[in-house]
Amino acid sequence: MMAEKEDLGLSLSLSVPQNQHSLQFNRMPSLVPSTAASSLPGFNPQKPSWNVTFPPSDQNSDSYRAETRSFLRGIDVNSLPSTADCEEEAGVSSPNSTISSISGKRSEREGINGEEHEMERDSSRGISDEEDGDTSRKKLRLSKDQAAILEESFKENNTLNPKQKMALAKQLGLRSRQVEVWFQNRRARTKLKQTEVDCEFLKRCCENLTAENRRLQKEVQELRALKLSPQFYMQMTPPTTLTMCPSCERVAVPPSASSTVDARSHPHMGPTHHKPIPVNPWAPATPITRGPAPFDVHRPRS
DNA sequence: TACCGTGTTCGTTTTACTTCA
DNA sequence: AATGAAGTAAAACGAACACGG
Repeated sequence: MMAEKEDLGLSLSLSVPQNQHSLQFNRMPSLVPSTAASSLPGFNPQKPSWNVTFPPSDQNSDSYRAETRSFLRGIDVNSLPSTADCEEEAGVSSPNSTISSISGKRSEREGINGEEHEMERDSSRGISDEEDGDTSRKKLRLSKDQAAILEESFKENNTLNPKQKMALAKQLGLRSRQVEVWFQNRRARTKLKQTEVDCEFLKRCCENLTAENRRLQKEVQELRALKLSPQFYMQMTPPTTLTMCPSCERVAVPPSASSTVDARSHPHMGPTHHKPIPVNPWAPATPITRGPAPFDVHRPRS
C-alpha cells in the first residue's frame, strides 16, 4: 500500500523530529484531519507547510513526458511567444489559448469591465466551434517553464493580490484569469493532498491506539489475575498519577509502590532535576513519523 | 464587487491490454 | 513462441467553469 502511494510520488510518510515522537495528543478533542496535522510540530495553519511541491522538472513526470512527446512531434502547443508578442497576444489570444478551450459559458464576470476583461473575452471566445469548423475543443496545457514559475510563485505566496497576478500573467504570457484559476486549482490540490496525508496520519494513530488498547486490556486481565493473590493485594497502593522521567523514560510512582521507580530516589527526579512529565496515553506505541509530503500527485497506478 | 473554496466538466495524456504481422 | 507496432478503452490529470459564501 505504501509502495503504491510512493509510486504516486506522493509520500505519505509521517515523520516528526526524533525528539518529538511523543505526539501532543492532549489536544485531541478537535480530532479532525487538518486539525490533527495542525497539532503537529512545525505545522502552521496560517502559513501551511506547503512543502508539498509539484516537481515541475521531474523528468519522470507526466507533464515532462507529454512535453517531450509534444516536442518530438515538433509541435509544442504551449511554447511561449516572444516577449514582443506576449503583450498583444495576451489580450487577443494567449499563446495557449490560441488552441485553448472555448467554453461558450465563460464567465460573465470577465466581460464586466476593463480593457483586460474585454480582451480576455475575445480570447476566450476565440474561434468558436462553428467558426473554425473544428468540433473538438482544445485545452491548453501550461508549459514546463510556465508551471515552474507558477510553482515558484506559489511557494512564496499561495494567494496573489491583483498586482502580483497581473505581473505574473504578463511574465508568463497568460491571462490573469488563467493565473487566478491556476492558483485556485493549486490550492485545491494542496488541500486534497494534505487531507490524504492527514487521513493516513490519523489511520496510523488509530492503529497505534488500538494496539495500545489491546495491550492495556491484556494488562488489566493480568492484574486482575494477580489480584487474587492476597500478598499482592496487601501491597497495593491506591491509584495515583503516574509520571515519567523525560530522560530515562521510566515511570516513577510515589514511594509506597515498590515495583517501579521511586520518584524521590530517582536520580533524575530530585529537586535539582527537571520536572517529570505526565505519561501521555495518546502517545503511539511506535513513533509516528510525519515527513515532508513531496507533492507529485500523479500516477496512482503501480 | 472581488475573491476564494468546492464541485464539476471535459480535452488531453498515460497506461494497460489486445490484436496482428 | 517471441517481439514490436498499432489500435483502443479506461483511468488520470489538469485547465476552466459554475456557484455559493
